[in-house]
Amino acid sequence: MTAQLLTHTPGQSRYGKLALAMRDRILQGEWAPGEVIPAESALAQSYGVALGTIRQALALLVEDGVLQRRHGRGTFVTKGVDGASMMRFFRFRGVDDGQSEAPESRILSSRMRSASTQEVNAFTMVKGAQVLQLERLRSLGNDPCLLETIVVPLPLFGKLAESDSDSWDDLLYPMYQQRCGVVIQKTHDSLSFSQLNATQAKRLKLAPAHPCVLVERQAFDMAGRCVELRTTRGDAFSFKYTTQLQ
Amino acid sequence: MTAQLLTHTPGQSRYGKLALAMRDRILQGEWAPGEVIPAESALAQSYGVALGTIRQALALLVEDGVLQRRHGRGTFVTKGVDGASMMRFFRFRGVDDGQSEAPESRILSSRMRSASTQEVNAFTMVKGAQVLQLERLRSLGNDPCLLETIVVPLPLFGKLAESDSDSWDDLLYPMYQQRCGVVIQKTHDSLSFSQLNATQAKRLKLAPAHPCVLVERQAFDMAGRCVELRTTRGDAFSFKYTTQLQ
DNA sequence: GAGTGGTCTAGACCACGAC
DNA sequence: TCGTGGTCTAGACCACTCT
Repeated sequence: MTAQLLTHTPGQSRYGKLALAMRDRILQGEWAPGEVIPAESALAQSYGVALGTIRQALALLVEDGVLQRRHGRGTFVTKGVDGASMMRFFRFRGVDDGQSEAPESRILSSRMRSASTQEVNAFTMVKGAQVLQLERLRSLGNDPCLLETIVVPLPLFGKLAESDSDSWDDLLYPMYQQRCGVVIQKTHDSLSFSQLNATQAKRLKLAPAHPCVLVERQAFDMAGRCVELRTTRGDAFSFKYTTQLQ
Repeated sequence: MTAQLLTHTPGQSRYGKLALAMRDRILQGEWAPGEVIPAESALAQSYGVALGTIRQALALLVEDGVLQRRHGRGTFVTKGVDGASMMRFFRFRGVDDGQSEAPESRILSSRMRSASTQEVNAFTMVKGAQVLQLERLRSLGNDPCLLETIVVPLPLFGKLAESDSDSWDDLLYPMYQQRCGVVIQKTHDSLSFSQLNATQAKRLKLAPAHPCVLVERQAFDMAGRCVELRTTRGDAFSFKYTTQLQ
């Protein structure tokens, strides 16, 4: 394999191949999330390449978010995104006031059902496979602010379906990792505008047809598979998001 | 100066100082937007450093968006953002249908006035300085879709205040560069939701109090100075924005 | 073919963090 | 004090672009 990495292949750099090889070692679990990987010098020696080449390979994985480097300490496998908080799209009362920033979380319902066509495609499942669907309400103090519908594929998240939702953590992604071994690595969020229906409005303590922001998220694990679909609704007038170009 | 770059200064790498030095040459106009800069080897020789060190310095400026590298051709000073189109926040009819994607632009009004406190701060002007304020309507076909209020500081944009707005281009940023020598390098956009007032609604052919997206933009030149404040309003139901985390 | 940036090597020394 | 990543050097050769 090492020999393979050293042969010249047009259109593919050596450090590119090294990055893929090291990525595999992470996906295979040889290097686990949160752990250190061998030192640059050790990697260079074991792969039989120069230090600079290993550094370029590591740089790719760092840019990819798979690795993190800490001067004097070592190179670590990323633990995955924590909250990837939906709160970043909003500005609710109390958040900026330096008050308690931790939103509470309440599971309203939890049920198993057959996957829709969209879900079958997103999760690359077979037709008729099962998913777990959750309804969750997030609140700041006594004010409900976000209403979420969360769908995860079922063989993978079986541990969650079995357990009591009262024992769940407020942050789902770290819990996915602990209970199901799923590390959330990336998310894609699509934002649009809509209006609340009657039941949604009631849960958010707003009027029916109140304007809301709709966040449709796909969350991906380290292998790049989509492992969660989430729909979040919040008061449009609390929406605040900033972005910069270039 | 070159000697200065070679002395060891704790807390500042040599390539960092080189990057600042080269950035200055761009800001001073020695290397103009769109032009090639000297080859890596020439730079390394003239600064008296190794090739790898120059490459690290260039990498910083590339990451910063000031330079662009093209294999086999050379390293170029960025021309600046073109449209930085507000359309990226929306999904209007006709845009996805593969029809004409170029929105038309019409200046509704143009006037000079004293800067507000907010504008004085943003533009770092003296109190009572003058600004140019424009109202602009962007349309797709016959459908008005975005209403903009644009404010620029006046000594700098004097050429614009003098000329007839009928002769203006649809894209403002390239025109800023041609007529006023201002290159837009970065933008900060802040998104929120609001409702249209009567006159805004009339111009967008929507009902008063219709929900709208509010985009508040600050645009910066290559030196990092804020040189434009822009407020854009569009139909909330046409809002569509995607982002990814990690 | 000449000139550019891209890849790679094999060293050296520095700065940071933990023991 | 030791091991880590960060900086820097002085070369070599490859791949792309233009003429």
